[in-house]
Formats: sequence, C-alpha cells, structure tokens
Amino acid sequence: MKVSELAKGAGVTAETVRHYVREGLLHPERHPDNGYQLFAKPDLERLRFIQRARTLGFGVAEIRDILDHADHGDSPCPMVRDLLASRLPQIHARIAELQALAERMEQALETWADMPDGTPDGHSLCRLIESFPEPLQTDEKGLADAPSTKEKP
Amino acid sequence: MKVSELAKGAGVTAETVRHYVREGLLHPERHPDNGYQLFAKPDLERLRFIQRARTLGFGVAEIRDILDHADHGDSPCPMVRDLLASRLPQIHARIAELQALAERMEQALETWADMPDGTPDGHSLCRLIESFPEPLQTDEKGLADAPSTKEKP
DNA sequence: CTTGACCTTTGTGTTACCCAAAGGTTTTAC
DNA sequence: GTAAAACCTTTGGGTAACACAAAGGTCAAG
Repeated sequence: MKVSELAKGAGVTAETVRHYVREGLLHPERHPDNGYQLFAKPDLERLRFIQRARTLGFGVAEIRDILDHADHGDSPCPMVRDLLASRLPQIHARIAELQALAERMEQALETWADMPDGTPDGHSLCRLIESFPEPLQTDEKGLADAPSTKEKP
Repeated sequence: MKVSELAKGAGVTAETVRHYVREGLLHPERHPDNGYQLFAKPDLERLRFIQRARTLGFGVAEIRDILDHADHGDSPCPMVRDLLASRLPQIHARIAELQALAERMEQALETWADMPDGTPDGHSLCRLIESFPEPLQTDEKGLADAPSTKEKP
C-alpha cells in the first residue's frame, strides 16, 4: 500500500499518515526504485489502533511510547491504565473551565440584552465588557482555547 | 510605568505584557534615553480590559480589533455581541466533545478493571485499547486537546 | 507522449504565551 | 565609587496535531 491507500483504509488524510510516520508511529518500508513509502496489512491495524487511542485522549507522543513498548515485547497496558487514570481528572477540570466560560458568556449576553452600546469616550472602551467583573487574581493558567474561524471552503 | 510594573498591576507576567505589545494591543511610549517601554495609567485600564475580554473567551486578535475600533471612536459593542453569540455554540460543542471523551475514558477504565494486561503477540498491541470500538468514520475534526504534563517547578 | 493523479521533501501557519541567551541599564549595597 | 543584583532590550525557539503550498519526481491512461 502507498500512503493514501493506507489513509483511506482508516479514514484519515494522507497528511495525517505522513505526520505519524514523521513522529515515528509508523515504520514503512521504501520502494527501492522510487522511494515511495510502502505499508503492509499490519500497518493498517496499527493505524486503526492509533485512531482508537486518539479517541481515548492519548497524545501522539504517548501513543509512540505505547507502540514502542509493544514493539519490544513489553505490555504497554499498565502504562495505558496509568495515563488514562491520571488524565481523566484533567479532562474534568477542563470541562469545568469551559462550563464556567459558557456561563460567563451567557450571563454577559443576558446582561447586555438591554444595555446601550455607547461610544468610546476615553473612559470607556466598551461598556459591555467593562460591565464585567475583573478576573480574580488567580495563578491558574488561562483557557488555552482556540477562537477558530476556519471553515471548510 | 515599566513593563513589569504594569504587569504586576494587572496580575500577569511581564512576558504577557510584551506579547500584547508585540501583537499591537498596547502601544507604549519609549524612554528616549534607554529605549524602555513606558506605560501610563490608561494602559493599566486597557490591560485590565484585555483580561476581562480574555475571560469572556475572546482571542488576542479579536481583542486587538475591538481595541482598534474603540481607538478610532467606533463602538466595538456590536462586534462584541456578535462574536460572543457566534462563539457560544462552539463552546457548547467543545464541552460536549470533552464530556464524550470523559465518558469513553471512564468506560474504558471500568471495562478494563477485570481484564488482564497480556503481552503483545503480533496480533494484539494492547488488548485494553483494542477492546474498544473503532471510531466511526466521521469527518469531524478531532479533539485538539493538549496532553500537558507540564507543572510548575 | 502528454496530461493528470499521486509521490517526495521542506517549510510555514495555527494559539497564547513561556523561556533562554546575549547584552545594555539602573538600582542597591558595601 | 564601584561591583553585583535586578531589570530592561531583542531575537529565536518551543509547545499539539496536523493542514497546506511549493517544487519536482513518478506512473497509469488515452
């Protein structure tokens, strides 16, 4: 199989496959004549394994570790249990953050429903935003969210 | 005020202030002798404004637009309403994704509670993960989550 | 034999910062 | 008075998981 054939087999893009190769999750052979990457059936299973691990929240580097252990005959299962168990509370924390964000946004829209816009006057930049409480001095790392306006053209 | 003084005043790091300057959210003067950045009282208000906007989920580029409008005497409030309203459903979608992820993780841990680890044997890499359903062929963009193991030393 | 489809590598962009290096400046201490 | 501490500057690299464009080689079909 060539790159895009493998990709189609698992429902991912060819770019994703190349990315995994670059990151050392897949180790294709090379066609001696043209340098094309050649994948075998086990690679398709492997890619599907990667997809399952991704949906469980594992990062690419972690999956590489898991695969490396398996390739050396070591059971990666204990690692897998630990990683999952330690990441779960972080996911819950992230959900709580986002819910708090959503509540702030909803409350803002509600509060603003009957507020006039107002023009910047040197004291006020945007009364809507300024009507909001200042963030408390916490040392938490802020929400690393992506305001993505990118769509599929 | 110098950079770190302004930063302390708003409870952020000096690096963050420099970042906002680079991105055009703050426009400090320069001390003619040594080239240091000089901020005035309005800049502190401005920085606090930025913080409020960040806790409402606005991105840095968006806040720059908001501030630019205000600096030109245009009320950014309509833009602010629109941005918030259009982003809110995305946040809810993200929360739903993460909740689904958390459920998969919890179900995995539960299912695995009484499964043996097993050694990789050429058919199986990690029975735990393989015991999971394959991700359906959706064209959704995957969870862009960060498996961050970075702590504060 | 030419087009078009697919392959290669390399480099850039995304988000909001953090951190290190190298070097100038100001403040503090002795 | 001066040396060290503390702070300033710019530049460049790192973070996660790909997407995308460019430049050029390869291959199957008409």
